[in-house]
Amino acid sequence: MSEHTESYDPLKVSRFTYRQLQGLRQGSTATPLRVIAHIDLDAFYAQCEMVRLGTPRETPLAVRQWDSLIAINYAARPFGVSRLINVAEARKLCPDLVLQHVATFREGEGGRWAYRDDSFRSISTDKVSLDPYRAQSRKILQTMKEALATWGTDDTEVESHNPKQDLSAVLEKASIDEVFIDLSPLIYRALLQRYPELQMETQDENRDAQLPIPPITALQWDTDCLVDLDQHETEEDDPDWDDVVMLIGSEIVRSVRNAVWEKLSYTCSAGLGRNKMIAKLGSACNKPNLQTVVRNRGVQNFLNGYKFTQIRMLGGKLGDQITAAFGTEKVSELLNVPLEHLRTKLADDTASWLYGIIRGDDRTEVNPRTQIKSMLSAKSFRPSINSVDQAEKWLRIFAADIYGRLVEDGVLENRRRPKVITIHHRTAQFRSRQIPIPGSSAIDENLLYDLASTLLRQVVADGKAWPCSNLSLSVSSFEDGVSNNKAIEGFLIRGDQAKALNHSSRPRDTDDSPSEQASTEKRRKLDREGSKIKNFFGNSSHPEDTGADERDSPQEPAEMDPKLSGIPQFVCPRCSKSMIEYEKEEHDDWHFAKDLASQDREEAKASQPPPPTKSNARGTSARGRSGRGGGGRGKPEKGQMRLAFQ
DNA sequence: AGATGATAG
DNA sequence: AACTATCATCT
Repeated sequence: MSEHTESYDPLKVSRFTYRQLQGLRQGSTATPLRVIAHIDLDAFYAQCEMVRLGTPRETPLAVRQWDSLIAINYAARPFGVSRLINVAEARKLCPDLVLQHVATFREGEGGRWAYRDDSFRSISTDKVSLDPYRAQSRKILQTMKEALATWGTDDTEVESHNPKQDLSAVLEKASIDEVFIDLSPLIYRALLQRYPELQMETQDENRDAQLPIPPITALQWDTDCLVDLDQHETEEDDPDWDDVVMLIGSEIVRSVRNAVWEKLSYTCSAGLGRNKMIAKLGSACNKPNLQTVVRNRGVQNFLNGYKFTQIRMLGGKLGDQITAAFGTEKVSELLNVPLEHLRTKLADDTASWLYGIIRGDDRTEVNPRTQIKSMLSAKSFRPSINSVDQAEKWLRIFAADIYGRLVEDGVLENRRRPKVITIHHRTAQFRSRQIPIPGSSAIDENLLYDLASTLLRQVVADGKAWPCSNLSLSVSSFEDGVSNNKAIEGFLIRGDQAKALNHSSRPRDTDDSPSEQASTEKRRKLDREGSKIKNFFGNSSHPEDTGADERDSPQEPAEMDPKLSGIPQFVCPRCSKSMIEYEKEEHDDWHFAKDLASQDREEAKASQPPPPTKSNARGTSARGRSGRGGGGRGKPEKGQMRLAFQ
């Protein structure tokens, strides 16, 4: 441990090099200066209902699905309300608990979901809809993106050193309520602005030279929760750049979280670390509404406290096998097992991956993915169903559900369409059948239904279709039929589909909204972008007047104006970023620069072991019942104790 | 390409 | 306990 220095000593140098600094700009997954954030909405479904219903934060609230609870807000948790108990028990523990049932589709009600007073009694006619939550998720994601895009550009009149380079954060939607963000490019930009001495003088300077030491001796961590340092580290040591980047990262994340709160009234928790694994574990450390920073100097101490089964990919059978093979689930104990020993019990790939991961080494990329890859609509049948007739009723609902989501996710605009439709069906075992979706016709509800129905008949023809305890329909293999040069044709396709949407959907039916639907305000046409969102919920997410409404205004498809609809949209085939025509050239330049940079990256990356290959899990006692017998989380079945690796 | 599993939230 | 989603792996 070095002695505490009160003043900045310009003769000291950093542990880090110019090359490692450059890694930030180039998306290197190996640089120790990388900063990844994981942001997780607090009790997401519960917050959605709190926002929709306007209940105060102190009011305990739970979201119910039939007789179970699927989300419990933080106000309710001190009462002991948890996901493991049922509605009656929850009421007993917390008499003032607000219990809101999820929205549902109902048989024979036009394929529209709604919040219904009696849905908890209607498990046999209703199907859960998560659409309201998906809609909120999209808004939150959008807000985060905007916050990231404007961070550091509003207050200071900045001129970037390389105006062509767009240094923006990569954002990966990990689930409906979680995102990963690679903050490295943004932080790189901020570093150069704040510390001009970091700039390399000339091109041919030695990139492996060490950086100057940061001109600071103490960092202000504000409201962040800091993870304790490793054994041989001390807070008295002067910070190096890996500490500084975390500090900047935490500033950015704070501003993102603040934007989500200010604009949409959602709280979230965040973790910051040098990779996805660390960030993910970190975000769960201090909930709700706090952010946790894991500095490099604290990584091992941080991980030592965990069971490795809590690390991503180790929560299932692989984790069980490892536990069995080495007789421990503690990271701290597995740390004592040398790589060679790991190799004797695990496949080489898996062993190296595991060896690295428990030491905090994870070089998984943050995948710039926002778009959904498949959509599934499913229903479990309490008493099983026994006829094609019954099944087809549900297929109608599934088709309506999926079609609505296709529209809402802007599938029509982006001319993205699924290529495959699959039916899943469970009697004794699970079975599934899939067929291509003909590329010729526009996708509408009826087409989906007809295909589903065909599949169902195939399943039935295969025999042993009844009784059926679970049925679902999914679409997948989305292809983005994008091309900037076909804007006009694209428009025509859109137009057709928009009409199809208008006419083909099932009779817009009899009397309106089943029960308590929020008032309908149907204005607001083509302004989905930066509009102040006053009405968080309700209307804008209801299929009846939603997505479609916000975007394509299906009420008046004939009047669609290609210019107003922002037609000359170009979507980069490489990164799916959408932009308008004149931005394309600059964007291509950016890719070009990035490609050059990736050479560097390859060198650095060479040593990263691949993630565990699932060459295992096979071999022994094939399938068999799901063995739900033994309580506790999935303990390995007898037949599976043997490792398939060796 | 189609069917099935593993994992996770 | 549902219900979604994604990825990998076998055929």
